[in-house]
Amino acid sequence: MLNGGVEIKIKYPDGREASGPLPDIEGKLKKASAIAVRINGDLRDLSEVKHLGNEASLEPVTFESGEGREIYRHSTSHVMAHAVKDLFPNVKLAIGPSTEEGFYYDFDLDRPLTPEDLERIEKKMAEIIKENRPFNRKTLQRKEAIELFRKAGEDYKVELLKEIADDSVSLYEEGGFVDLCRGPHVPSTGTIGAFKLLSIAGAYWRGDERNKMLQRIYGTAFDREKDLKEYLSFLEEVKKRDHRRLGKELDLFSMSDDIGPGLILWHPNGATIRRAIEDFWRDEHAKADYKILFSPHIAKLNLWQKSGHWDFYRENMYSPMEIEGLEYELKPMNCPFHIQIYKSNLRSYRDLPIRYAELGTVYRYERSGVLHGLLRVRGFTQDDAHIFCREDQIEDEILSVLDFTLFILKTFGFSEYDVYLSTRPEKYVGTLESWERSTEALKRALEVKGLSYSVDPGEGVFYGPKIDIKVKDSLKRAWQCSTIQVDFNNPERFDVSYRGPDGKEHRPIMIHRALMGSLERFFGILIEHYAGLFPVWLSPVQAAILTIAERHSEYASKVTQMFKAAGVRTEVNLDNEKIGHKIREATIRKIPYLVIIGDKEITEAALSVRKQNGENLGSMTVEDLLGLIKEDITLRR
RNA sequence: GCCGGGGUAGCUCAGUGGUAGAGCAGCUGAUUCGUAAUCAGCAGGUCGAGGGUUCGAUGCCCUUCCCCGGCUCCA
Repeated sequence: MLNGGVEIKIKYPDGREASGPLPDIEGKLKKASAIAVRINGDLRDLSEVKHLGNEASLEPVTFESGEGREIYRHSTSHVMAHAVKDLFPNVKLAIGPSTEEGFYYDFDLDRPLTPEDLERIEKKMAEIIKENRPFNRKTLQRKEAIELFRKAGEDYKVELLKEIADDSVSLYEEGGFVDLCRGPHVPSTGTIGAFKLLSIAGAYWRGDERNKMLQRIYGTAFDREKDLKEYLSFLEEVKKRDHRRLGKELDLFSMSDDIGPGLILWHPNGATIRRAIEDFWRDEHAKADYKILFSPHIAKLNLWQKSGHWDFYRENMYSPMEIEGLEYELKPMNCPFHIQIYKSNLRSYRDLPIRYAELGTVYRYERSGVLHGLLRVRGFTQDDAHIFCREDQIEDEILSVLDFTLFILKTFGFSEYDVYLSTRPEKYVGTLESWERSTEALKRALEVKGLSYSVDPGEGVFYGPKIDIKVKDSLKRAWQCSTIQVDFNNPERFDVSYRGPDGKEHRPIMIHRALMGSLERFFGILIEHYAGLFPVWLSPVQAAILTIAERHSEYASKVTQMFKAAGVRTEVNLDNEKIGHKIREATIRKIPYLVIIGDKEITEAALSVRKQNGENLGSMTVEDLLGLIKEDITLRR
């Protein structure tokens, strides 16, 4: 068939359209810097356009689009595998997909990779890219493919092929390197502009810990050097904000080998911030009609058997301890305690909803390899609450919890979220019907609030479905904090009831919720979110008073006392040091307000004020500055 | 838990089969100074812990604890 006569329509991402014969269209695709193309809606290699025999509509796919980036990076992972295969002929290839930020490829190698290997691989990749070999697609029978890879000793590919349902499969070849792949790919290796290999890590074949541990190389690729540089400096920024590093620098918290992994020591600075958060939390909960509780850290094993934790949550619980012949457990959750408090009295339908809240410290066993600073620990304090309500109150309660959550999060500068609805997991308690009902209740509430969400199938807790809210921090990274869980099961297990208007006993519903999640994790997130530069209301030290010379000490001490009396967390630096030194020190400690006192201030009965960021507020009175700081505190900024 | 890397002064890090060094911080003294580091001196380490090899180990080997990057799992 003569391609020249076929009319082809092209549609640009911005909505513009054009049409024409094939050669024209190929030119247009090139001009649009397409790396692949959608033909009648399907993602294809650019080279497929040549073979179009019929009318078709095309859409250029560029690096700018999500799928374009995926193709681009996936192709880069092929080039990396090619390079590794060249350098390590004995390598067995596993899989090499693109990820949100880049790509990886898993290899089975007979020796561990080193950072020097990464450099060699990068060099090799650069050569392959320079050669600009075309990516060629081949299809063949699955059986043939299995034979081909078997001969090549590519056991992992054979395993993958055996599980593919289709009879025919596609392979991609570039510069003699062949890989099983669905495609599409960029037209040729030379398309790849800027790439970088980032790290080496272990990864189980198919993510299953019973399988062999492979070596994974992570990398990323961009079509412009500038964007790669930008991404790398983003990684630098992430490193700078690392809460473990800032935690040490700002003396916020630590962990001790002598105490044990995953157990946090809150230093005075960290504890001050925590207290500010807790005070805020308590005040707001009181306003929102929550009753605040305290409960013990251990309880009889029996309780946990009754609650189902022992059956469904044991792998996260510590071994029981024996006390006078009875076994006790460190608590992994607070709910059974709150239930006991509810049950300590007869409840009427008029009492509901009853909202119990507790900053409850729980202990969960986490495998040693997963611990991570404050973000993953073994002992942590949840900002937990349990709402006991009638079934007809569920939706309203969930709605008000959602509002409350968003309000709390917003106070910390989180205003973007990803919302997930997690449904019934494999291990669960309760009836299918109650799962159905509670899932529906959560869904309805999300819809009423107009929050867009995605469903996380099977990710619910064993006793009920949940809504999880992930906040986006100032670097747009998503962190799991809030969780709202409906529970029809625990009230059943503990025979929780209330007296209805009919004089009979009814079963309330429980809603478990945590807004910040855990104080430890939330604190870790906040440190990174603020890059250690806490807003004034949270800052461990809100004002530093710095003197020019020793003769200013007396006045400075007096001012300090006034600040402290006004409730401002203040430190005074009377050291025999130059003012530049004191400013530098206070700035590094990220103290928001720096107050300078010298001869001039004393004669004028004033203060010179400088902010952490170097901004000079000039001269003002003690009252003026206290006013400013107190306004920051009240407005939580 | 698994794979890989690592643990040296309070912190950041250098170093070697012959029992350790820098910068910052600390202390002392001099200096009394105006918006991100004044100068000098001093002190500071069972080189993560235990065992082994060796005439001799911080270094080599084994075990163990902890940390880091991931996998898996999760607040």
